[in-house]
Amino acid sequence: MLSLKKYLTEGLLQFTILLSLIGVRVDVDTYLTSQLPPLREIILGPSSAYTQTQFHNLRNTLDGYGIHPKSIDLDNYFTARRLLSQVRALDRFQVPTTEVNAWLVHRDPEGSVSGSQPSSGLALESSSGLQDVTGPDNGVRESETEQGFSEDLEDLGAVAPPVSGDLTKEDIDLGAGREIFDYSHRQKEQDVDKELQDGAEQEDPWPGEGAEALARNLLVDGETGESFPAQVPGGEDQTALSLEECLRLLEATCPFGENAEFPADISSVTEAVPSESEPPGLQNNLLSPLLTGTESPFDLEQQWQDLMSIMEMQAMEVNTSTSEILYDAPPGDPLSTNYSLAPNTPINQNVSLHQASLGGCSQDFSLFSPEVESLPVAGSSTLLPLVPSNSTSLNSTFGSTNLAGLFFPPQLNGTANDTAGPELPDPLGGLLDEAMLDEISLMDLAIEEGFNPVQASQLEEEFDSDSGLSLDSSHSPSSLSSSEGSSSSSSSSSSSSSSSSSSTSSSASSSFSEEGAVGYSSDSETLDLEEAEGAVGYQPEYSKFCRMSYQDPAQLSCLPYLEHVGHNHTYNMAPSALDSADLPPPSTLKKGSKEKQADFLDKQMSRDEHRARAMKIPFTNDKIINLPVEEFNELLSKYQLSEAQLSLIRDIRRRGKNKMAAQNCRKRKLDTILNLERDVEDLQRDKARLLREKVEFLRSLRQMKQKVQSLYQEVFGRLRDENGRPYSPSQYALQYAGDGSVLLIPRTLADQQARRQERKPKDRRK
DNA sequence: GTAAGCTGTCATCAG
DNA sequence: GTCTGATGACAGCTT
Repeated sequence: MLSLKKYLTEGLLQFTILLSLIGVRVDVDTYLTSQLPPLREIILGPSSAYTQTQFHNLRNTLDGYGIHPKSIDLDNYFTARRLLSQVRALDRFQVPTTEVNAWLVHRDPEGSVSGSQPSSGLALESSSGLQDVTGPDNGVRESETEQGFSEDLEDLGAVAPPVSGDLTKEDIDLGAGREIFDYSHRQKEQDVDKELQDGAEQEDPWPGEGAEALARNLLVDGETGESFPAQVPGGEDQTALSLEECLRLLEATCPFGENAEFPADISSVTEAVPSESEPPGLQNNLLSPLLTGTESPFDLEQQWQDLMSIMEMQAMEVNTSTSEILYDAPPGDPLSTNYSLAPNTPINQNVSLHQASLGGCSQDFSLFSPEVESLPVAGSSTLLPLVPSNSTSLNSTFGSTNLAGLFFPPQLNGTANDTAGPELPDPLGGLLDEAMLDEISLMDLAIEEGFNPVQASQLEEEFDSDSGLSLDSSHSPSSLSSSEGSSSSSSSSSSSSSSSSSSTSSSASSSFSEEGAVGYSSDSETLDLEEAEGAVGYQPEYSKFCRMSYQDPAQLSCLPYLEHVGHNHTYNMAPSALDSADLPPPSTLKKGSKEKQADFLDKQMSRDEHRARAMKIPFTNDKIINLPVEEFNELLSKYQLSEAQLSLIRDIRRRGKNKMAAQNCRKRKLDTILNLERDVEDLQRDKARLLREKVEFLRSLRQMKQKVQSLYQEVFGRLRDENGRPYSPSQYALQYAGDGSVLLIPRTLADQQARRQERKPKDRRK
């Protein structure tokens, strides 16, 4: 039965660790950081608010350690850290909305605005916006110039020509069908998105115009001509700030120094990325052959669960305000509630509109902002709910943010287009969504900067080396000290005198300081001179919660309030049983703290101590308890003791041994819990680190993909048939051969090959 | 007055 | 068989 209980007790803890490892939310931190005193106190000990003074151990506190879980100073420390983090968080949110303004450019119909207005570097939306996007001052422009398309692109009018069967070079380069540029076509998408828009547009500062003009007003600054989103007060600004905050945090987290190259890459992507609204043919020709965008829902869910576990873990250490803003979402939707912005926020609406027309561009257009160019996913994360309304919540959440979706949004969205172009297996198919992973990075950043109770315990570890899962207390410092104390006690014990009348306040104090190590009844027998020789055995140093380092009596003497502290476990002792003769007169109590301590310690005599006195046991309880068996028997043989005395002595020894054993047992139990908690924390930290690394790899992979995509577009765009006309992307596609060569093959053939390659990974998964 | 925590003690088991 | 340590359970005490 006992083994079963032990098994259950330890099993629960181990099960907790396992659950945390497999991603199931088992957040010890939740209980540690939340206001749940029971478990927190089990593990970390009672908070200062709940802490009960160690009345049994006067010297239990302020033993020299800087921060103790029970210390009030620790609370102050946490408070200071929390406030500091909040202040920092406030500073982070003081972000201009420049980038966000650019997000709304795409809503401008016909691109009239972006074409005429000074480019903000983000006028991606308009039909010519793809070219306008890369303003002269933008690194993207440089990349386009390098590709030799910039001039042609700039020549595009603000209003896209109607759709024609023939694709122009610009169309190919843009990577989007002309339908995208058709206002009527995009107007439909806007209508859909308008449903998502709430009072943001209703609060349009330029009312009175038509819906179209309204949209323009939302996008164009009347003074500067710069495209910008409607400045709606209230939560919209907050959302915008939260978006930028997210971007900045991600930027800080991003380990890549890719800023220099990214704009160029992005420009390529902008050209290449197709839109959902594109006709299949146009879309296909722009689809990277490397990307399939097929991602099984199972993997997504699995990854989502992983993220849930880790993000929840980290979220608890993140500034609350930050998390609230980052994941501000209306209740009810589990996904959106936790990991996406509110769909009805203006930014989302705008972005959604943008994405509806140029989904691919929207994924990364945030990169055009110098401040956030290294943080593309952050922007994409905000696009989670922005996928066209015909997408499911889950699909929109994942699809729009998925890297594969960046190139192949249709396949991940409800508007998936079966006529996707030449595709290669998406190497990211089984990987986590980048948006979410970046959020992980964000959270990791917070967790790294933050401070949590576990870290506090780790601080303690620096002072308390008694760690590890080992239950062998004999290896602990305390045990060492105990053994040392025991040996010294046995060797130095001289049985100097009876403890009855020799106990004075000074002697008690001296013994108090000399012993240091604490053993059985050390708190109650210090009155005896011979007991001052060294209480031995167990050193009740509850490493984490109940440190009982009494080596510094000065500290105790400096803590007069401790005089009134103390359990009285002399349960069965009548007041008269206490040796009043040992007690100094009340008047002497005022002479000094030492005397007071002595008086207090007199009262702390244990029951067995009083019994021993009553039975006139000629040696101390310390000896009775701590002497080795041989010495103990030898000691007994030296005296003529009655049977009652012998029985009492044996009882004292037994109880004393058991008392120390119980203390050791409890100490081990607490240490075990602490170590398990520490292990869980370490494992969670490792998990978070691995996920961060995964995010980094994904970023790197995406960069490579973008480069490949850019090259693909460039090569394909330069191809000419025998008549000097460019090949239609709907009819031809480039295929990478195994030997590194690139072949121009019919689209149908490329599609077939792509499907074959797409099936292979699926089969492998099965 | 009650709940919770701490400590001592007992009983029991195992080495 | 004895001793010792470990541990669950309980009681007493204090806050």
